[in-house]
Amino acid sequence: MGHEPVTIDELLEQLRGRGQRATTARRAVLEELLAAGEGHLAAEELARRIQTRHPAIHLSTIYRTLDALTDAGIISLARFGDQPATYHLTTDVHHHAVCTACGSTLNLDPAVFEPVRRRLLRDHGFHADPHHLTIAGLCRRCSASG
Amino acid sequence: MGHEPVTIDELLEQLRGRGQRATTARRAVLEELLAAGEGHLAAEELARRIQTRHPAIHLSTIYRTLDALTDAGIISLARFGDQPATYHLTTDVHHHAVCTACGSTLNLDPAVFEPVRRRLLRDHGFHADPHHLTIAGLCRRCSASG
DNA sequence: CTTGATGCAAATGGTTTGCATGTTT
DNA sequence: AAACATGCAAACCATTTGCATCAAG
Repeated sequence: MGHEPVTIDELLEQLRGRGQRATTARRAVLEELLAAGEGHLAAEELARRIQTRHPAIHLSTIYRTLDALTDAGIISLARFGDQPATYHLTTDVHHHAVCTACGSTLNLDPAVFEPVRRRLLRDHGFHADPHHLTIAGLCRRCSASG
Repeated sequence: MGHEPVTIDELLEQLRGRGQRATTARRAVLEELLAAGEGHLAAEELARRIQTRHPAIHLSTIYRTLDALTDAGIISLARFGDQPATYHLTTDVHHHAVCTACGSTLNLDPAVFEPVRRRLLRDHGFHADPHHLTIAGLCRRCSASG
């Protein structure tokens, strides 16, 4: 479901296909996102992690890298509430349920949304992007304690 | 005339119930959001419209008002892409499909999401908020021209 | 060697906040 | 009168950008 087998080199190759370059910074960003698995990382957190190994890589470079990778469709942006933008590999297809109380997130089986996706297409001609769906609400724990 | 679903005065009464006050600014914000119908308004746009009638109302007051109304559950926040936060009346229940190319939005029948909502509850104990769902994708026009 | 990528610092833009003052209850 | 709300200006913070330098192809 979620993960197809992808290597960093394959992803960097995609970038080269668009006339862009495979640099240390870009490799590092992809490595961290791959290591994060289903997690979502914001630019600052990504920078913090990367800088333990590559102290020279600047935060602004992370931002530019995230832009480039997003434009290439290699990574996807997910926004939770008014927190900073987070990113994950596009190959990691899933949807998000975010608890508005504690901020925890749940990753959902994409199949659940198939009926919705089909209906959007049929009724409105709208092509839903399969990677960007977010539902807000209360997780089990917070709705119990609230 | 049937039963109006909400009046401004009822909404302001809700605020008073929380120990807060019914002021010109708050009334003006609610008036604009009501007038906007299904539209979503950002703080700046809201300020622009309100200031034609109440030039003294400051943008920072709009922000504080939006916070207060959101905390009271009277209005809801919807974020589209990396554009500024937008708000709409909570009573206006609908979901959003947003075109990532042209920014146009589509309001969707909440019934479409019922199966998803039920499944989230049953499988994950997650109580989905019915007002905050956003799907990204390409609208009919942009997917045709793209 | 050519062009894209980076580091740095400075700018941006939406949003928040401290404080003195005005308004609602 | 007591709290809350507001205007204003300044602070904030995530993100972007101009420019000189560096590195990938």
